[in-house]
Formats: sequence, structure tokens, C-alpha cells
Amino acid sequence: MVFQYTPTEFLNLPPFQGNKEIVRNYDSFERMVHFLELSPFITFDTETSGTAWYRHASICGVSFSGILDNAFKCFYIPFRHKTGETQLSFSRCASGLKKLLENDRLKIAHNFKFDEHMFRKEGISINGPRYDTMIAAHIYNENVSAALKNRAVLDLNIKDAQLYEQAVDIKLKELAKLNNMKITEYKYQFGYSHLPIDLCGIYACYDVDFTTQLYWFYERNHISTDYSRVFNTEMDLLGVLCDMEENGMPIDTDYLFDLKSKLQIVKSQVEENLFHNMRIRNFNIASDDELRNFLLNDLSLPLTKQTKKFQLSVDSDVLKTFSSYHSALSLISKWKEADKLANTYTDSIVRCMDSKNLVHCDFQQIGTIASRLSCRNPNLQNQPTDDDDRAIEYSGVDLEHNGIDPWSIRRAYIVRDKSWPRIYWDYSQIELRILAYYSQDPVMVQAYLNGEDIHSRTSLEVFGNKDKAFRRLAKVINFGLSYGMTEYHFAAAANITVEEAREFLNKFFERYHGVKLFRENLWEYIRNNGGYFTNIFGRPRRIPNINSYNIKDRSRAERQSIATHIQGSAGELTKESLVRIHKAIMSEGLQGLVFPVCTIHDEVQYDCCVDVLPKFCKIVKTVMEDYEEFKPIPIIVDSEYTLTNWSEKRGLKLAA
DNA sequence: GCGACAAGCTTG
DNA sequence: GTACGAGCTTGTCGCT
Repeated sequence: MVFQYTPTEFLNLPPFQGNKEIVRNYDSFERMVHFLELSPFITFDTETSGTAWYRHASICGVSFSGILDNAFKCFYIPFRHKTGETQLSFSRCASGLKKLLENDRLKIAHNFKFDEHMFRKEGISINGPRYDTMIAAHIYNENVSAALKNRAVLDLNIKDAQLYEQAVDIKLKELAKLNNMKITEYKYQFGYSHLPIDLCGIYACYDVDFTTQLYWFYERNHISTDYSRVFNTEMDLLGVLCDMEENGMPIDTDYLFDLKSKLQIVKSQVEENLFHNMRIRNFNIASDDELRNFLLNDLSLPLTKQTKKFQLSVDSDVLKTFSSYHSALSLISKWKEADKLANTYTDSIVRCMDSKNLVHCDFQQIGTIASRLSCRNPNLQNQPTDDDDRAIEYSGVDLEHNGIDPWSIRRAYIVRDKSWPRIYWDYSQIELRILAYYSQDPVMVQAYLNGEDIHSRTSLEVFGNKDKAFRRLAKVINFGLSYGMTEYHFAAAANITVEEAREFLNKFFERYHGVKLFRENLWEYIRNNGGYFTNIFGRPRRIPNINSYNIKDRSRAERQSIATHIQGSAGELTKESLVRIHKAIMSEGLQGLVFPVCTIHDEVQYDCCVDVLPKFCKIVKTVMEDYEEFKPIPIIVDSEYTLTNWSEKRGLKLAA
């Protein structure tokens, strides 16, 4: 490894203020511990050798800040910089670090969950109330990035807050180049561990400085009190997600590798068919440019659908539309389907694993503007569902009758142990129930009180008929309600004219007048309230475009407000339930017998020791359904389980 | 060779 | 004028 470091790099940066110190020996470390021990809060940040805490990445240094006698100080302790510089031993400092982090005082961090993972890896737990300034930033304004330096500029008005980060970035690019690595690869492998201590130390000190100042700023703006319900849920959820990510999801790697080669063979066969048997000119099917060229020039298809940038679209919808024109089109569809699965859902999942075949996703509490969770590395929230048509073609029966999808991805998501079933609880039609609550529409409320099939009821109300075809249309409308549906989309989805669509929707809003009023009243309220509103949990959302003079922008803002209100409430419900379940696990003594493993918007997944299964199931169902605030609408969860894998989950019935 | 963007696909 | 919210992948294009 090659290193280069010239102190002159700092010449153009702001001076290293007197309240910041790089801790270079054990005496200084003890003085720091003594100072921070008496601070009413402790702000911390870890610098690491990468972000993959579940693999090689570990702490190379820690920064702290706190106050004593009105003095605000920041410290950086270097432990494992691979620069040859003298530094402190982590194990020798561990008891001092524990003294600071395991006490009951307030802990503050920006992106708390990451640092908590890093400390847990070192055997240090973090106690006391948590305050994550990144989450507070998102509550303060969900429409701009919550990155630390970005908020130091925007919210604290520190104009040069980005300078040290820029200096670090320049250094990292230099180091990557010296080591002949791409910057992304370098950052993954080494993180900040090769940064000279002076540079990393001043950078890290400013990070805890900004973080503490953001804490003061958001508290001056009453974030944790004005939004106490969502704020407290988020702070509790942070620890639950930490557990969930640490537990990880076991993967059947052999299955995925087999599936990948099976899909590659299918792709080769399709290519052979197209370019050899059918004598079609060879082209790259994955290139939309080349595919468009083929459809237009070789097959002379009259393409009309356009992309956002006014190109002719060649998506799966177009291929399906023209499939009767030429037999090549269905083959191309099949190739694209196999290609998608092979590239996105087989070995790319395996690449995210640790040494024990577990994937540890990153659940993002600030990943969405509507306050749902997002998930990445890998994203477990968009794993393909098994396909009925493929199941019938392969096994002769559909999925409901235990047919098998030969290209199933979910089959790879296996249980941890045969005596530890995985349980899935999902809220039944939660968004429509929430709409029924907000609108108090009498027809909808009554349908839920009666336990009716809501799509059939809509079908009957709008079309005067609840046969299969009409129920399907009703379902399109019902789902569309959560998105602020347009008549154009309904027309396209139902394959009817825009006039017919408008007529049906008018009929719908006539029958469900409460829903119509709810939408209009919500828009009017937001308009008169400067684009700001909150949902039943007190979650804020700002949509300034609701007052735009541009009809397109305003209509979009109206759709967004409906969607945020409904989806956001459902998301909040699931998050609050995750916290409630965690608290119940603690109070019922189920620690170690139950593990959270995943959550997908309106669903939670736990691994549960079979011995405590009935008890745990009863607890979960009770706490998930116990939301009095939605009265009279009943909140219902469905339970499923598997003893093998995700693909084979089945309805769960327990004796009363 | 890299970053940014567009398109397309997968979920709830 | 063909919905709401996400994440991931490939191809393309312009820049260094």
C-alpha cells in the first residue's frame, strides 16, 4: 500500500478550532472520558474501513462531543488507521468507551443505526435515550437531502460545511488512484482507514460539531415534542431495525446459482431461435435503441407509445400489444424476463451475503417522502412474487393448488432452522381501511363493519354487478384511490375509453360521496395551510406545489397528497407495530426465542422458536390490530408461515 | 474510465 | 395527460 500526505492540503480550509482535539495518548483519553462523563449528552460518530459492518468493515476512529461548564468540545480518537501513525489500542480504551456509551444519558448521532452496528460489532451496546439528527432532519423537511453537511449548510447556515468532506474526497480519489482501484471499489474495501489521522480527525470533529448543532437546532424547532409520536417511534424503531439487520436473512445460494444457469440457458435458446432458426439479424435485445430499430425497421411495426422524453417506447406492454404481429415478440419478452431475473435477483443477491450465507439489508428510515421504510443492499421489498402462468406451464396446476414456479426467486429465501418457522403478518387491505377511516364514507364504513368483500361491494355500487370481470375493474378503481388515480390511467388499465372511464368514476364518487368529499376537503385544507399537513400519527408532509399555477404540477401535487396521506398512515402503522412487538418481546421474556427478519410496507416477518409459537402469534395479532384511533374501522392482520422457504408460505391457523 | 441520465423492471 | 412510493440494472452519452 502506498501513502502520501502533505499537511499543506489544509491551508485553504477553515482553522482547526481550539475546541477540537485529536486524542493522541491515554492520558488525553482519560481526560476526555472524564469531560464527557459529566456532559448531559454525548454526540458520537464512527469513522470506519467501509460500510459493510457485517463483513470486513470496522471502526478505525471515533469522534465525540459534549459540554461541561459551558465549554463545548469535540474529540477524535484514532484506533486503527493503516498509516503507520501512532494511535491508541481499541481494546485498551474499550472500558472507557463503554463508560460513555452504555450509561443512561442522551446519545446523539447522525445516522445512528450505522454507528450502533459498528459498536455492537465491538461488543459495545448503546444505552440511554437516542436522538438521530438525520431522522429529525427528515421530519423537519422531507423534501431535501438529510445528509449531514447538506443540513449544516441549509439548516445551520454554515456555508463552508462541505469543505472538509471535499478535502477527504480528494484524498480518497488520490489513494484509490495510487492503489490502482476504482473509487467505489476503494471506498468499499478501505473506507477511511488509510486517511491520515490529522485529516480524518479534523473532519470527524466537525461531524460531531455539526451533529450537535443540528440537535440544538431541531430541538429549538420542537421536533421531538411537536412530532413526539412519530419521533419516538422512529427512535425506538432504530434499535429494532438494528436487530433485524443484524439477524439477517438466510439464502439458499445453490438454488440461486442453479436458477441463474437455467435462465442463461433459456436466454441462449431464445437467441438461437431468433438469430438462427428465424434468421433474424443479430442485435442486442437488452439495448432499447437496437430493439426499437428492429421493431421499426425490420418488422415495420407502427409503434406509438412514447417515453417521458418522447422516444418510442419498447417496454413489455408494447411487446405484448404487438405480439400477434410476429412470433419474435413473445420470444423477446421471454428473453427479457429471464434476463431481468438472472441479473437482478440471483447472484447479485449472493454478492450481498456474509460468510454465513446471510444477507443484511439496510432499512432506511428516511428512504421515502411518505414515511414508509425503504430497503437496499439488497432490496427485499421488491423480490418477485411467484408467477401463476409459469407454474401452470411447468407443473400443470396454479400456485393456489401447490403449483411450482420454476423461476421462483422467493424459493431462495429459506428459514434459519426447521424448528424455527418464519411467520408473516400482513395488514389486510390496510390502505382502503385507512381511506374508509379518513373519509368516514358511510357505504365503505358499513362494508368493513359487515366484513364484506370490498371489491365486490364497489363492483355492485358502480356497475350494478359483481361478476368476475366487473369485480376486476372495481379492484382497479379501489387500488387507484390510494394513488390519486386519473381517468386516463383507469381507461388504459381497464381497456375502456376515457369517456367511459370518466362515467364510471363519476358514478363511483356519487356512490362513495364521502370519499369525494375527503379528497376535496384534504386539498382545500392543504391549500389554505401553505402546503403543509399531518396524518393521524402526526407525521408532517409539505407539498408546496398544491398551490402551483401550473395545472400539471398542481394535479400531481393533489395525487401526491392523497397517496402520502394514505400510504404514509399505513407505513406508520407498520413501523409502530414493529416497536410494539419488540416491547412485547421484552416484557413477555421472549428474547432469544423470536427474531425480526424483514418488513415490507404492510407486512412484518419474524423467525419464531416453535415452542413459543402460539404465545407469540397471539401477542403479535393483538398488538397489530389494537389501534382504537381507527374506530369504527376494524384493523385486521392475516398470518402465514413457512417451515421451508418464502415461496411455500401458507395460511396459519392456531387453535383458539 | 467515470458519472449522470434514461428507460425499464420488480415490489407494496 | 397512462397513478403513488421505492431500488437495481443496462445502455448511452459526454467528459477527462
